[in-house]
Amino acid sequence: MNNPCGQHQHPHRLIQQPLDELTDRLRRHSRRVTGPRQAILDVLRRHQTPMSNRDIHAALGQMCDLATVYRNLHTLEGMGLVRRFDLGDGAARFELVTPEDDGHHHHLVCTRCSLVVEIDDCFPPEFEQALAQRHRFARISHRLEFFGVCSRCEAGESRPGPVEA
Amino acid sequence: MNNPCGQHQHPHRLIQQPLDELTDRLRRHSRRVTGPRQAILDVLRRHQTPMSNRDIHAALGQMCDLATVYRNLHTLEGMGLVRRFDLGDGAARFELVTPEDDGHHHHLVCTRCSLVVEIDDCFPPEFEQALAQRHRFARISHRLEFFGVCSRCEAGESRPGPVEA
DNA sequence: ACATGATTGCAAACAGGTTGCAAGAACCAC
DNA sequence: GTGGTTCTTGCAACCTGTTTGCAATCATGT
Ligand SMILES: [Mn+2]
Ligand SMILES: [Mn+2]
Ligand SMILES: [Zn+2]
Ligand SMILES: [Zn+2]
Repeated sequence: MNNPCGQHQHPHRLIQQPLDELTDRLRRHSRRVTGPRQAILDVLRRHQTPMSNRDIHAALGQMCDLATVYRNLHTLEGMGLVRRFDLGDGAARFELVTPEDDGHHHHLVCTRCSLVVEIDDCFPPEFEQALAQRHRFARISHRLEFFGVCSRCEAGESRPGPVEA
Repeated sequence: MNNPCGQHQHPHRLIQQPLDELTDRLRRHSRRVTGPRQAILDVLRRHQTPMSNRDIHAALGQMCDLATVYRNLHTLEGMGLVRRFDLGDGAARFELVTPEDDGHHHHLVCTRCSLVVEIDDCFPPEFEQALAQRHRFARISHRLEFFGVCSRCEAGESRPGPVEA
């Protein structure tokens, strides 16, 4: 296994982008800088693990309707400002993405307490290329998530709700 | 990348288990051999790619209620007769599993026509082990699916419905 | 300040999936 | 075979995550 991003060794998502930079990106895409949008971006930039629409809406505290959160994340995803992840429970999760980085990475999820650990490693791109060639697929990509039981849960103290394996 | 199952080189899922063997497995788990169950198992054994509840129900043709399909797939999964897969669209898919094999494998999905290709390769288990140790997770496993555009779709003739990337 | 179109709140609609309940089988024992 | 016990099924209601139509509101360029 290697690190797919040769540019830098540190985890991308720990870099906290300034809010202004984010709203600038909105303007550049001729999107309006509204209260909900700033708030959503602000919530996302201070979280390092992916958040669900519900998570974000809760963190916003009655700032806007849940539908607005859904709509905005969809918009932000289309603009490449956030990336969508699927951690196996039915809900989509989102993480902020920096302009230099496409945000491709993986997660290790505790199936008992839903703790999420960020994983930067990935298998070498050659493998994916080989698959693509062998099956004549173009524009190939992948989704990879790990599941297990975190040390705290394994030790006994399960807490919140579980997730599927 | 290697083949995780050193036992045999051929794709597991191409082996078509006899229906009697499957119903025997039901009996051994003290489950009743009902019409819907036999029909579901029979549909699954003649498909090599994962099927959704809806797929199965459709293939059954008014043999039983959709809720019955859901309930049975859940039961069969609990018994280890089928394995659940998540191909990124909102619907769960299932494949028959042989007694010797846990059915762990991956898929390559066309994001345009939803064509599914079975993939037997996987990364070496050492990588997963290392992750587990590094983050002190127990009972670690993973889910990995590939996405791309199949040659036919790339050539132009898109057909049915798309899937997310 | 105004005009205009993007954005929002709200409620209704969807989609996959689950569940309570009464009727209908399997299966086991006679 | 007959009968009973227990598991299954059909049906409809329900649940959760997500989308959408529509009228009201607001951000932005002039
Ligand atoms: Mn992440
Ligand atoms: Mn498969
Ligand atoms: Zn945990
Ligand atoms: Zn295709």
